[in-house]
Amino acid sequence: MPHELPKAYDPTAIEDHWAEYWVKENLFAQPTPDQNGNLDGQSFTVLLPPPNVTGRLHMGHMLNQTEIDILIRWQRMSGRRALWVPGTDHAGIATQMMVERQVVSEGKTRQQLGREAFVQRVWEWKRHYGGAILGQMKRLGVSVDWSREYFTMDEHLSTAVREAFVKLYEQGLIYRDAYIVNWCPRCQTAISDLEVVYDEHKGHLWEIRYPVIGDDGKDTGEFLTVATTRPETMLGDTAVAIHPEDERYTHLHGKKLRLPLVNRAIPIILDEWVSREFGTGAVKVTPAHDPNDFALGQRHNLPSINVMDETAHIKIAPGAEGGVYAGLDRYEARKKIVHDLEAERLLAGIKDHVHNVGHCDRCKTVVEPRLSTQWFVKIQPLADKAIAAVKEGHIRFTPEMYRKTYLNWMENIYDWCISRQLWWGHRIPAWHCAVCHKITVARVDATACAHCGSDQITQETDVLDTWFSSGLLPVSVFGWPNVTADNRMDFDAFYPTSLLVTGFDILFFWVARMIMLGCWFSADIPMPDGSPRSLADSVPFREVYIHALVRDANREKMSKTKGNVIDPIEIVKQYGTDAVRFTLASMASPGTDIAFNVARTEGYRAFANKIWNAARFIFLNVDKAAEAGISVNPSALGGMPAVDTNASLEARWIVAELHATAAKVNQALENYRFDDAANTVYQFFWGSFCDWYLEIVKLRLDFSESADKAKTNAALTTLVSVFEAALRMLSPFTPFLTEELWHAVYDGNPPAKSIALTRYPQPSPTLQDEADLTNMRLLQDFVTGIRWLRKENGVEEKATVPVELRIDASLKHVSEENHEIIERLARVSEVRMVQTISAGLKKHSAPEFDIAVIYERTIDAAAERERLKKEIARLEKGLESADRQLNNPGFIGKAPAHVVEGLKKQREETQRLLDKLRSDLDSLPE
RNA sequence: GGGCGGUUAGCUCAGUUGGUUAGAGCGCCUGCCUUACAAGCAGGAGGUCGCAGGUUCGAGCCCUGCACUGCCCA
Repeated sequence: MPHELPKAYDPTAIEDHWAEYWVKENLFAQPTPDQNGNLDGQSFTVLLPPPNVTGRLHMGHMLNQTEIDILIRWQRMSGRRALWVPGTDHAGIATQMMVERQVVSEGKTRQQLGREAFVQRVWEWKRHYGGAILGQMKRLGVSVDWSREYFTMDEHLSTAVREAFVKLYEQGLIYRDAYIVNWCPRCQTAISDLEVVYDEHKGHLWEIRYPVIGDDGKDTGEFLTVATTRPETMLGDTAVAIHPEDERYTHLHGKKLRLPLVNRAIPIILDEWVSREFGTGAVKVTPAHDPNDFALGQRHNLPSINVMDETAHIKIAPGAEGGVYAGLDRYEARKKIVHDLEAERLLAGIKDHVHNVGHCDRCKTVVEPRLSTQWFVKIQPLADKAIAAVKEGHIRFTPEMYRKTYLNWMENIYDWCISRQLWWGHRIPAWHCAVCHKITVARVDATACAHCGSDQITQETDVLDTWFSSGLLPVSVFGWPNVTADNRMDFDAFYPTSLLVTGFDILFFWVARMIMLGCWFSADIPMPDGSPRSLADSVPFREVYIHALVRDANREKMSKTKGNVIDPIEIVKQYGTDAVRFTLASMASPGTDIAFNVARTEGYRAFANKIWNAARFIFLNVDKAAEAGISVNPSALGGMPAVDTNASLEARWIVAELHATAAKVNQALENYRFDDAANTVYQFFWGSFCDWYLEIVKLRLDFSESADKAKTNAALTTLVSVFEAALRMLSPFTPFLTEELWHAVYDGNPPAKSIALTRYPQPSPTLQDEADLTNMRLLQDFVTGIRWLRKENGVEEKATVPVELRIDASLKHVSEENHEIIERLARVSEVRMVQTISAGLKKHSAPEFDIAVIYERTIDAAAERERLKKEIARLEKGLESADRQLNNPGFIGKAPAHVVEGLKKQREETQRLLDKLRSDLDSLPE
């Protein structure tokens, strides 16, 4: 059956089909090994960093997924038990905000709906719109195991969350306490330190005079001036702090102040933390509204007065001192307070001041530090393990510098605030007793207080930080906490996972938490043979590869407001998935951001088209061969092509190149060098296979009656088998195109359901013959030399011309045996072997040969002189530097032998060529 | 304020433990519709490797300082 392919590659015509086929055929499922399953052979397991269930695919996802997909396809084809687990994250705040907006647009609030109804709404929303991103992933053709798809609020994963919480509580590692936390007044919840982003703001520094009062409580007429960026918090001041050695204020030690507007007496305290240089050297202390002040308050036993509610409005009883500000928003209060201070002549000055202001990562509202009761994880014991795991080398980071970043953070870690005042998420399994006021924490919903037995209990309203559940994923997706004697095959087969690929932005949010929680909880699970689990086998993954950011072509961060966001799906539709994947892979040098440029993608679309057309050419000849009764033996396909010693030079050469390329690509992927790997296959396919091999092989595809069928068959077999192997080598990078063409190679009868299930090319060093490579290089030199001479001499493209070749006797056979190749590739009518190139012909010279095109055209002596001079100068420079080194006893004595030998050989060749060019220059007519 | 990167061709980037005369893609210039491919083919131009010192027989690579620039943490 003849192959019919359109002239130009159209990705849209094939990609949807294969994307659906891979999902439908469940090709990448990695089922649980059965109880007596054989666990021989290595697993290669990766968890997809779960995108938010509300998410849409962006370039960062596509980079992440392309990298994982390349590795997992490569590992699968290399014989590993490859598993890639997909899923989505319930993303507490993000999802709640989304549905809240929807509810508001219907004229209601979530409070009006009530908690239960609202949560139901979110579930409905999730069912209808959630997981759109998974559909997009399917379109990208990622080779995940869809049968294992999870959602972080699935029943099983929720059980794991509850188990983790209860266990930590029982171990005394979860506590509840009043603490200063970052509070988002819009989301009305506490957020962790990591969820606060700082931004430089131009603000003011207000200087306020606090009256000093005497023992009688009356103003002494003296003032202490404090500086603050947030005057509204003064309502909650409980002290003013100065540095103990600040001589300006020594006389005020032990004195009290009258807090303006509120008229409360507050002490002056001494603390070395106070900076004498900042502001006036006196700082107001508001323990309930500033983390530093909170610490001061703890040290000095100060009371904390919370003056704001959840929405950052002033909360003071209207009758009380300062009650006039009650109900005002924090910024209105600031205005009024400044105004009132001014009226009382207590405002000493206003200075411009640039400072960092914290914003909610989600909604960008300015965060208000606030004293509130929250749940915390006492993190140090977990961090200790997580530090040891990395320090002892059980987890390796690539690029390595992230190891330092990680350790630095881990070694300075704070307790983790895990409670969120949200409705969407895992509700904290704790019950408060109305009778004894104690807390009951339980795996199963409590019905009575564990302490007094009362049934007057209510469940904690807070939910857990989203990262608490995603931090457990490496253990929970493989069955924890239900890993029992008869239910542990998944865990044994796939934990620890092999690799985590993710962005640096969630190094602390997610990677660090997984390491802490993974090491902590898996340690209790014995190894398959019953022995205790070491730290080395407790880690959630053995390797972490961290990639950078995808920016736009001008290196700007992509953002909606700038309007420079590239939608991967759009660009995929335009250029094809393979071209976009290849762009990302080829630019993914470890540690550098990717400036995504569609010019590159256009180039890789051209590459896809190149592959497509190479296939067309090959199929055309396979069909012609079939007509002539010649066909390729299928047993030649599927492995690594080999050739025997009497095969033609180009066949031996391309096979050697294929093996060398396979070696380089395997090596590059081993080291996460996606860029090297991609560039290497690109260079092989385009630069070697298409540019040289295909052009030469045209000579051998002679299907006429008179032709030597055995030779034609050998050429055709090499051609098809190298191409088929190249497709397999390319397939992790360009899965769609190679799947299509691979099926076409087998003409509808492939040996497997997918190219993804075949074997990745494995190099053999014995098939990389040095002589073949150098002989081919020589041949290529002839051809490019002649092409250059043709151009220089102004020979028309179509014309064929005779050439003169002078060559060292030892290499004569190369040109003689392969003269057809020279003739075909350089449009030469005849290669005349000569002792000396005829006078007056322009030459292309190399150390071991000279070549000239015979063409009736006088040399432009002046231009030729310039060219030769330039070339001579270049060679002289090289000779000089070589001599300098070779005459240096230090170099001869200390440099390794192969370097010295190499340099000597090169010096000799340079000298030879230089002599020739000098004599050519001398013999040029004036 | 503390820490970590980066600076190589017009642009985006490689350059493996220091070792022979620094590479790729895109862009640019010139010529070709050569029956796989004009999304192509062929030829060509283009770099004192941020600056200044130092170590070494030898530095794009190691050390010191400076300049510019990006990121993380406080």
